Amino acid sequence: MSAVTWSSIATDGAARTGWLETPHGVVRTPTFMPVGTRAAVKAVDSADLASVGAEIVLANVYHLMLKPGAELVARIGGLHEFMSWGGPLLTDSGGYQIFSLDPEIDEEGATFKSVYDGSRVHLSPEEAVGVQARLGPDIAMVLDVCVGLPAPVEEVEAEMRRTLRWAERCLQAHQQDDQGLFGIVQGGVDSDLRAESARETAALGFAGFGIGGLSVGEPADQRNSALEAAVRELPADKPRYVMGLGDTDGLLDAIMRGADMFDCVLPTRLARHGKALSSNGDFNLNNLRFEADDSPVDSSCSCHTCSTYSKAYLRHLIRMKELSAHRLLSIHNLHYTFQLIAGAGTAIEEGRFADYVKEVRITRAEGSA
RNA sequence: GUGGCCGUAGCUCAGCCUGGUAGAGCACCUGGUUGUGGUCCAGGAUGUCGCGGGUUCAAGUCCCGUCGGUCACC
Repeated sequence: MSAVTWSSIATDGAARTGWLETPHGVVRTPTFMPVGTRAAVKAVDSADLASVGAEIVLANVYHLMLKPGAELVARIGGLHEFMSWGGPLLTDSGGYQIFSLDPEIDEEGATFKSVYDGSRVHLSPEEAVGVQARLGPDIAMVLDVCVGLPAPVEEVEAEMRRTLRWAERCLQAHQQDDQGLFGIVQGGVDSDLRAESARETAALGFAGFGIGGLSVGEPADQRNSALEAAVRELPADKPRYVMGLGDTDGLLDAIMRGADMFDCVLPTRLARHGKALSSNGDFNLNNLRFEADDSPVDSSCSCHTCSTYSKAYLRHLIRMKELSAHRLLSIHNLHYTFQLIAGAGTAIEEGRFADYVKEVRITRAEGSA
């Protein structure tokens, strides 16, 4: 019996809703995981996360192994204790940093430059598993190689194969029976490579599957077909996690194709830059037209920010670079994202997911027109 | 009163010596950001060059006057 399991509640076409069971609690899927790279979701705290509807939070191996270090977190009692988050946690392995920080990669592992002092840091598949054993999240990810798109198909194929070899090594090294390990599907936007990667990764037998290497510059239709190709080869009774995806259209597209879990910096990063997500279409609160707008960011939103503050006030906070602007807009953007996802779950259960998607898109388009 | 310095974009200023399509930074107005470096990038709008006169083909720039600010000295 794996530490992490998933069971279906209902399906509607390819879309599905279910329960993800972890050592630290049960999560309703589809779900969104706010990104707390350094054991902190920027600008908000664990009480804020609970208030916006977060059930599972993400943190990052590469960043935490540098500061404060996995040993220190372990000594304090693990990541849950350290960050005072009692619910489920997932840690990303550092695979994305292989993509974004341009390290040297060989078959053994990757060598990065520390973002803190420039020193060389080594990370192998086994080390990534070891760090995650000490951090103690409910779900650990294998170390994968994510390729930026567009890229030559030879490169995409080579790194997909390397990811498979590394996945086997991660599985070998993984000893934690109180922690689920997820494999990661790669293969760019090539359907054959995606299918092969999914099939081979599934055959290794993980508790769940990340679908990585998407939302890295490819058009939406290519992303969607790559996702379909991967999902076709993945077991129906295991969770599917589309890594790094978090815009409204992308989430709906992916849920429609059978994805269960997501994470993305977008809601919180946009918040720090003054951009608001809204059921009536997203907008930039910096815009002059909100200078004297005394209405809330989203009149149909029940979050702390929308029930307390006006657009005019939030715009003022943003322009004055008040720190509270980051928190208040992050709370709203996260709440918006959870509302969207929860609405999708309910719609799937009631067998009206297609109508839900249509409704969300029409309301957003009309509002921004 | 005398002498020096200053007056150019909303702000701080460069350009003046050596005349040749008025500039920078910030601010302002937009857009971008997807397994996070609270950034960064891209685009845009903005002028009575204090005012008046003179020289010149041509003056923000040179000359004369004048107004305002500022400092020093009487």
